[in-house]
Amino acid sequence: MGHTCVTATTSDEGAAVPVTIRDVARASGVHISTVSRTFSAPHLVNPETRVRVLACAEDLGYRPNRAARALITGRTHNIGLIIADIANPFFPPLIKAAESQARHRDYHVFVADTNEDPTAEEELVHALAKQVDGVLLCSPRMSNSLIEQLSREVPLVVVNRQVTGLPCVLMDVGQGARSAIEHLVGLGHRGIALLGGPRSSWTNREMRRAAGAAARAGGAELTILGPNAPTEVGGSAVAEQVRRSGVSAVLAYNDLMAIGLIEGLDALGVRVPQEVSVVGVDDITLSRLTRPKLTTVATPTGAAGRTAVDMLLQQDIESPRGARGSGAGTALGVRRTTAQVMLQTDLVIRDSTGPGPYARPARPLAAPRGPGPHCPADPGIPTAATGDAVAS
Amino acid sequence: MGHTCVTATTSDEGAAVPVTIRDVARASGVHISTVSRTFSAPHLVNPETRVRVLACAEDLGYRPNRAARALITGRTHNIGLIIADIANPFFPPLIKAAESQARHRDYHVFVADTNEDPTAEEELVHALAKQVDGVLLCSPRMSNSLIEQLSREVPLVVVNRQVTGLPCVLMDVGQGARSAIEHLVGLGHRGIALLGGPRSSWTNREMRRAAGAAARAGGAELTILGPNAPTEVGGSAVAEQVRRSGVSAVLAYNDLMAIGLIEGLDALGVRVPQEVSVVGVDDITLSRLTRPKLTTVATPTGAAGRTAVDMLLQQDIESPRGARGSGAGTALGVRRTTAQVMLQTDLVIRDSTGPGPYARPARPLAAPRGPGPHCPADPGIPTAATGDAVAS
DNA sequence: CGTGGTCCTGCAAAGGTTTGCAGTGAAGTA
DNA sequence: TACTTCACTGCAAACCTTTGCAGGACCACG
Repeated sequence: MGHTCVTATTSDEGAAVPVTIRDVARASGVHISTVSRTFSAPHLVNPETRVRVLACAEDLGYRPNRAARALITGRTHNIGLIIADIANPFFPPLIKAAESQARHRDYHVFVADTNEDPTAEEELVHALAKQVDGVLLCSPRMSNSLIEQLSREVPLVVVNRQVTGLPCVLMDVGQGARSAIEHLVGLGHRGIALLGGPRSSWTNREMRRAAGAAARAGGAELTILGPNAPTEVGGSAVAEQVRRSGVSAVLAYNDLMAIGLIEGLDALGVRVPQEVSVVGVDDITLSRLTRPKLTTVATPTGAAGRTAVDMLLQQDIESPRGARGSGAGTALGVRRTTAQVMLQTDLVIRDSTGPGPYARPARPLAAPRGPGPHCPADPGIPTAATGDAVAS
Repeated sequence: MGHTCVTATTSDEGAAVPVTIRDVARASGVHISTVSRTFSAPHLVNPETRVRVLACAEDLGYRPNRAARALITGRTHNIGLIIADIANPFFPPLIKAAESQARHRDYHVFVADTNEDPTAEEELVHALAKQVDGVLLCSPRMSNSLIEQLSREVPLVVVNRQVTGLPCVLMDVGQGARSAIEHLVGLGHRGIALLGGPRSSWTNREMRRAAGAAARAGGAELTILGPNAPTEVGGSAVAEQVRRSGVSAVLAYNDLMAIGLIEGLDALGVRVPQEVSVVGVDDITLSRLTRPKLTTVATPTGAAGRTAVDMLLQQDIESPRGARGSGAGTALGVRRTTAQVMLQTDLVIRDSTGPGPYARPARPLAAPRGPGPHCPADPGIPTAATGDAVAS
């Protein structure tokens, strides 16, 4: 990690003269309010004046100070996006989808990474609170009660966590886990391990619940290993434990762990899927690139990002904070409609799962291929604010 | 992607009473300035008063409005981080390093993704300008002149691009490319292709230059293929072209492309490294997980993030924008010291490179293993602001 | 010529905070 | 006692913008 300083110079150009609305007003010989209107309500100002002001602004390189504007309008046109671990490939598609959706509504997205640290999460919400119009909390690690408390400070939408009273975007990992277990049982596995993720993860709890039930129903025994760090090293670290446990199949909390586990098993000389089958969750792009290609539960990450932004903007537009008529203010009587949306998941069968010890030898390849067993019809996209529950 | 709306309720709690410094002042029976001081200069207020104010603030759930504070102090304690493509695993380590470094200095980092779009880059700089104290521009795709122009709006540090007059953090990809080519030549390859990256990438130009020179010096012929998208699909898309070109080795713009290429070649029945050797650049974690494991030029991503933050904060602290004594202001006469730091790279040899057609059969395994041929001693970390060029 | 209307612009307050300056009371000193 | 010093607190301006209100110019109509 050596490094070399190539050049170092000192210069005095470019030290940012902050040009304000007042400078533009002076330059174009009008009042500041006219300048302001030129930008925020152009139809209210004489076309002639407008072009003059615009020219001066251009000349001086004027840019409205968004912080000052936000102070008075109460809207920043920014969205905060708090992410547990930006290095997890699960998130980028979500981030990109959220960004593109936000851009269409003329919003910018600021992403912050918490390193799976609940304290950092809380601090970031505070830091973002007054600089954004709302925050998307993705896979939070803090407590529900803290989330509820923070939601009084800034509009919140929660992704991958169920918090009553708050708008949530959830992925049906319960169904995903069920499909995965059923797939494994169908392949002839009876001893199955579940590699748990972070203790405070909603997804983790949901998976345990559903996987346990599915295993019981299928006559298999489910061993729970964990909690673990939801990363490759978290996965490879339990390889030895998996081998000792004697199971023939594993469902991992996410793809990263699954891939790490496969690596770890490989190092121990355990072959996948011949000796142990492995299923992940998320269907990150990486899952198609490793060998063997990973069987996994695909989660609709992009849709989650889009939906979350929609929900945030919807609730946000209804109740602009910092309403002009202050005093006792709009506090009471503002009704907020909070919807919870559940997104479906799909089992994607690739090469990391194979027949288990109880497979019927006649047709070992008759295992269900293609999308998972449960594929209810798409009920269409209900707008989050309608308030009507859509059955399916 | 079907989804289901589980619940939808409306409630009236929690609609955020914005509690201001004035409320706290009223509650604790002091002037707002005292409340302000309680937070920003505690030693100036009577301990008794202080605890009372703090208690009231706690009670009411008061949080200083950072936007308002920034308006007057001119400092937000935020750093913007603009990234070409957040889905590229090259960036997360950089982001994390920048974040942790920033956190130590009591700064927050807001990340924004541009999707490799120069227009989005510019817009984001504007959007961030007044909400952060400085911006890290990582692998920018816009023109140098535009970058210089934007740097008058907000302090900028550029990563992976050389812009005269601006602080830059560079990785010595030139040396990396040279090492890679020498490695390939040493293995007996004489027909080598370079998979180019984005046209406007500084790294790309640097690699072409250095790789060309190294190939000439080694008596090999370098074919340039590109530009291409710096992603897996960008890499797999040129697999056919690579095969037709008849080269026996390829140096790719980055690991993602290298991995994609290997995938693509695999699909065409071309084996790596038996028929074609492939080298990437970046050493993303993924490179260790694919089969074959990727030979690649490791770039010091974390160090880059840390260094960039240091340089930004250093230049930033010297000249706090929005200085109180306004008027004609501090504009002229402020000297800014701009350093350019070059970080070294290392060739990491793994399994995607092997002997080429001109290999001496006697000792095909005598190829240089371990760190690349050029490893100058680490000159230590020069502080970016010393202004003294450090030779090496 | 008076009235009403439209269009444009200026005035000033507001938003939440920081901070230089001045004022208060008490303690310390001569 | 009178004067200085000190610790603390209040006052008000400032940061940059938006926006309700009102005033002025101009036109058309009766």
